[in-house]
Amino acid sequence: MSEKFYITTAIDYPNGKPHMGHALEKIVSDAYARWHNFLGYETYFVTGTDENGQKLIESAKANGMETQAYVDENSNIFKKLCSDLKISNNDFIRTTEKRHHDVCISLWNKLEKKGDVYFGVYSGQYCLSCESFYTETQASDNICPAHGIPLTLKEEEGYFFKMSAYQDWIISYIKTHPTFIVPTSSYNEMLSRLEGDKLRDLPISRPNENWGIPVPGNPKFVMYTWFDALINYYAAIAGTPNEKFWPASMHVIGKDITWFHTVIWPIMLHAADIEIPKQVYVHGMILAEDGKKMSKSLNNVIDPNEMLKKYPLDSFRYYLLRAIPAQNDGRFFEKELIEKHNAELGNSFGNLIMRVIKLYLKDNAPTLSGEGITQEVNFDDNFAKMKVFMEKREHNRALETLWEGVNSMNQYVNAKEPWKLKEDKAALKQVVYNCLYSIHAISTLLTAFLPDTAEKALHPLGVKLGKFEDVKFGKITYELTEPMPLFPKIDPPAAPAPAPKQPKAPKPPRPENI
RNA sequence: CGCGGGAUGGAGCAGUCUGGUAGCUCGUCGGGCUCAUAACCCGAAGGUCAUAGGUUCAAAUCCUAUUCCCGCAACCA
Repeated sequence: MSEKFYITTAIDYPNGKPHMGHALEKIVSDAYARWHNFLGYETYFVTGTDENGQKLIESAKANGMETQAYVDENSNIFKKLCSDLKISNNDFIRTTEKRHHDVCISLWNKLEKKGDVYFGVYSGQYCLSCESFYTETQASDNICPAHGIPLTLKEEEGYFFKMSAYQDWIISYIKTHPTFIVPTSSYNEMLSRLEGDKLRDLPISRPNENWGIPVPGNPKFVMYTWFDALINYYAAIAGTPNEKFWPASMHVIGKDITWFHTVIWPIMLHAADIEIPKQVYVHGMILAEDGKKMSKSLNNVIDPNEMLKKYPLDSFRYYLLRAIPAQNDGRFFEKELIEKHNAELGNSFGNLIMRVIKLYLKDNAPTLSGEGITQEVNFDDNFAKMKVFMEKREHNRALETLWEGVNSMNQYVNAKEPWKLKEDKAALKQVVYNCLYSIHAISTLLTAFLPDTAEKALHPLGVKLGKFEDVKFGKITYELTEPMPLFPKIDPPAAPAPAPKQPKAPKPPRPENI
């Protein structure tokens, strides 16, 4: 029996265009899903859309659409993003689906029966124009931040979740599970908040406006979006053969929703006697070049779809996985994306393939067996280090480790000077076979990160992508064919004051798999 | 004293947990090679690791204080 690995992304609020953070989250999750699959885990990967919010009613109205039609349309945009990014998700759950509703209702019933969901009165400061409540921190002066009018005290009936009863439990759970929240900074933050503040019971219902999941037995109310949204991770597999994947191995989320996933969600599950997910991995924010959060008002938003139009998918994936810190916020520099594409993907890796194969094909038969070849390079250490980094959720360093291998191979080629070995066929074969093996190993280790590249890099070697264990030195015979550039150069953005030069070479064709 | 993150050669970052020659990509300069996508390799210049104290034989790394930048403050990844 192979071990199981169940990974999820946060589900997206289908209220507008996907932004860079959505792309990052999906690509990072995809890398972990593919990595575990690569390692032999039985892997299940779910993403989806969070569609029950009251705000969606208004957004739909503003767009002159029925809520359902609006949500359908927007959910498809996110689905398309997944396929554009070659995300390997097994399922895409929408919280308007019946399977989701059913699980939410049964969970609600269970909690209500237990007394952890109860009916009560919520009172707070309310803005009549916004028609919503504000907390003290949001509006400390009791003035609506949006309308600038005084807030009024309002009481509203509704359902509550008895979270306050589980404060000690969640603290001790987190303390006894040091890798439950990654990275450490998030872990510490949640723990200190939990130890510093008293947990309050949470309002978990809203008046029913014919949108959302009706509260069982009281259709005047629907479940508050965040309450049902969290349940998607469980609902996606509950009651199906895939339920064997529970508890989730890894929830991938952005740091703004850490509290929900590391405090509220585990308490909900614990209260319902369901196993707690093994880990919540919190990725950082992608900031604009100026180090500020991307926002429409600052006009510094970069649209992932625009990037995909301009650059090959794998270059985009590589940049986000390699250059955005795995455990911290990172800035998005288009210039750096181009730089990484040209330098690390093209010059270091792509060119390694070209220089070795073209050299050999010049005046040798294309078949190259490993018989009698001595192994001079190996990637076992790189693989071992990569495993450790991935385990620590430092995928950027895993890739760094792999590129150390790439660089060492270019050094190897320079040191061996195979172009001087035209007469000594045995010596030439010795060097080239070691290089081919290295390309084979590196490409294989790239599977989880750049799936297309991994496959395409192996075409000129005449071998298929497989597991790392299958890349056996000496046992494989390579059938070489003429390689094509994997990463044609991308011109950096035009300099501010370009000197007039000779006409540039025509732009290299983009790889066809974008 | 609400919570948290950041400050490292020209640019962007790693290293800080587990003190001990400051590393990577790009850029600059010099050399080598010529198989290759004008690619590759070697070397050099350039950093008192935000500031001020402290601990230590030894601090980018641990402790204290300060300054500046940023995010969050409960449903925007």
